[in-house]
Amino acid sequence: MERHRRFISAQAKIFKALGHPSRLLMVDALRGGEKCVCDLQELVGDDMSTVSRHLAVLREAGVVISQKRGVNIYYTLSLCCLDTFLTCTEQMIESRARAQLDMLPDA
Amino acid sequence: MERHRRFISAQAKIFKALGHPSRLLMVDALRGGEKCVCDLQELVGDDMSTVSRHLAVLREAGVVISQKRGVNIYYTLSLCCLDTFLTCTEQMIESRARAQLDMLPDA
DNA sequence: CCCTTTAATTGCTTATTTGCAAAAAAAAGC
DNA sequence: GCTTTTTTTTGCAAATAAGCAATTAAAGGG
Repeated sequence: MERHRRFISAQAKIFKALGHPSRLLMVDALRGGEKCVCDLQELVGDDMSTVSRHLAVLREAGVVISQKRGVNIYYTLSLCCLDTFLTCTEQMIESRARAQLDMLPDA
Repeated sequence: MERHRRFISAQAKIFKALGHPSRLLMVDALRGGEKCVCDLQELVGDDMSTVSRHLAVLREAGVVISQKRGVNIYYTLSLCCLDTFLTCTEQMIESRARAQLDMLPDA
């Protein structure tokens, strides 16, 4: 029972890490393969310190792993099962948007 | 491009909703079928107003739907693809816990 | 060695979230 | 029409998260 709660907490930590637009954008980009921090920084457009902190959150949740090579640090997705879920939620959001147009956050 | 960002934001909202232990615990319970608010309140043990607010977050993210029947309001999971992902992250967390015992939050 | 580049950390401010308590809604039963 | 039961909403106070700027770290390249 208590064991279950700890599992739930660890899982919640993963969800929480993914629950921020900038972080999810980076994670989504990593589906296409590893990227260095500079790439990710360019992608989200935030201050480098902000990006770095977001990456730390993802790292601590176990969503990504980092690896230093040469001058850069490369990030890779380490959450194998994410791809299916992301594809699925994408489709779901799309179909909901069709059903009721106010589902998508307004532009 | 901008369309993509909006998708990401909508997805992030789902993740964010799932990114809290109490909310995830309730969602996990709903995998076994619908539950009334009172059941969920007993499950998480928080104040009823707190539970209600958590449920509102899940509702607004489109994770659950509610339905009034008789005296109670019943909540149902409306995020079809969640089950596979939860099972997968469970297994992942378990294997990580075996690999390095400090992965799980300490008891 | 110093200098440059890349990334992480720290300090600090602002914004958001959480959670309880109290009040308001909504519906059912008497 | 009250009263009771179930759930939501509102009003705060405390805890967390976000984001920029400045500093520190690490690792190559002259």
